[in-house]
Amino acid sequence: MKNLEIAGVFEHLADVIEIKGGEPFRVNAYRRAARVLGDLPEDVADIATEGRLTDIKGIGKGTARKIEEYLETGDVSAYRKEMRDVPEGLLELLGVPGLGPKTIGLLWKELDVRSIKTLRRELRRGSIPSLPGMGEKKAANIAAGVQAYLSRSGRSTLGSILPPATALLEGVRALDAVLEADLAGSVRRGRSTIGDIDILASSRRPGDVVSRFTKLADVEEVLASGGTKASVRIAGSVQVDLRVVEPSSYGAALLYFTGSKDHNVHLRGLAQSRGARLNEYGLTKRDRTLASRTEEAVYHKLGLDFIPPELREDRGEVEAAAESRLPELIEESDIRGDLHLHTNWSDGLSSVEDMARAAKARGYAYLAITDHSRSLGVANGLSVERLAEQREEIESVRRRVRGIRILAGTEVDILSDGTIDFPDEELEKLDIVVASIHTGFTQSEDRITGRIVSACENPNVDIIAHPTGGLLESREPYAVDLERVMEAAAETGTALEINSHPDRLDLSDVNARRAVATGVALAINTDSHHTDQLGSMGLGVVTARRGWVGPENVLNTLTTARLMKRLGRS
DNA sequence: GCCGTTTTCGGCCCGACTGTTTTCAGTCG
Repeated sequence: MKNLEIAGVFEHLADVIEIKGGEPFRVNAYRRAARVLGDLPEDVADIATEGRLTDIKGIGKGTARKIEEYLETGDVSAYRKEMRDVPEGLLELLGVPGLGPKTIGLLWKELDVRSIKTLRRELRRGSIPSLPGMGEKKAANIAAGVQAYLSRSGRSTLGSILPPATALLEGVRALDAVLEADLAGSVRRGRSTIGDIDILASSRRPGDVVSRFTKLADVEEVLASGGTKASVRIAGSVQVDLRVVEPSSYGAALLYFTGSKDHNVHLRGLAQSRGARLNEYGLTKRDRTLASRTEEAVYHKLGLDFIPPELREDRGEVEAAAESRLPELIEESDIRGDLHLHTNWSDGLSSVEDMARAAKARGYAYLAITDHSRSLGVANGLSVERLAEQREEIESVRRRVRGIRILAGTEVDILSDGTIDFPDEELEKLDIVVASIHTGFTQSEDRITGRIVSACENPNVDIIAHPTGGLLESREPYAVDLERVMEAAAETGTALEINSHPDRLDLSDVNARRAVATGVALAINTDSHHTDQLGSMGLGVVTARRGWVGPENVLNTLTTARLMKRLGRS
């Protein structure tokens, strides 16, 4: 699937036009096209073949032609033409905080800056302050930006950012001038990776709140601080933005500060078409405020149903809200059990009994013990004999821990040659079988896809775990044709997992949405290796919500009886 | 370059903060 590749070309095209000082609306159009392509749940090549490219909002005739050109030749001549006189390294400079297209264009033309390297040269020479519109402070700012860029650690995972974000939110809520405060931005939308933490607060004395915020113990560096907002850096070099508004505009501000940017732009366009204006202070029409206190009121006055934060990505949610056809999203309370858990029989740290008691304490009706299979030596995978012994232990724990159904299962390896690590007669003895890939990551797309498809076709396999094998910010997924996998899963009734482990969140939001659209059932599991990790279920649920997933799409929302029936065991 | 329950041409989201300026441009979200 070339969607992301082509999106990258348009992103670069937008960058280069921007640096050259081209028409901003053209830049925007290419950026939008890039984003839309990146979010597309279908293979763009298929859409092109069917001549439906211009049906996609944001893709017009010009962009469609360029997409077709790329699919045919692997190149876009317009992009090549724009890049002819532009040094490649110049585009990278857009990643430097505080450095935008205008400044980059200026540095390029006046000082022949063409990369991070030549920029640092000019910073050392001290030639930047003498340029028009520049000064000592700007030069120092750029130098700091270059440092931050070179030492950047990429985005943080949602799971790693939630604890410090929540702690900081509590710190803000504890300030006496603060009336209300909430997390906003991509944290509130539940994106799997986070660039920075956004916090909104309401107060009648915004200036006080801002100045006290910048003095909180967690704050390591103040990047900017004004009368209503501040940016700081906390430990781990995570940036935190605080915005403070009057209580009367809290809803409009929360909406604005939650984003996404594209969602906001869409809403503002909608407001405009109704002769109104939307900003962080409210929805207004001819100086009259129509709504501002709550998000619900703003959506309502725009003629929309309330849109949950997880859906606010401009992926069709505004149109759906206008026609009252937003899906009813799954909630964590819908989850009745966890179907992928490890114990100290393989590479987990907790016992079967501890896991059962912890799951029961969470109010679950069932849990599945699914330790690794024999070939996964590094994880102390179970032999056929030990698997049988484990079933005996599970039987004895069932007698001690009542009120929760303990399923005996396995996370069986789909081996490199495509076979399943346990013979069918062993799998048949189990209540549930989770299958997954842990080896042969570098195989061709065709082979890996074939391995997973054949696992789906095994009638004993109930769930495919972490279907793409990716780790957020650290390991690319293996090459897999998810379209073929989803078709096989739909046909065979095999569920695909949304793995809630903080480093995985696999399937992703977009892929979960594709799965639902293809008629595939999902399972949201934690893959816990310790009782402490059962709580990451919330991350998987948020990811599912971002994928427009409802409770009816998820296996482990079923009652115990229905689940057992569905698994073909009773 | 894209788009259309006001439009096939004329629009295209909006405001805070900073630093360079004597009223604004650039950047960011």
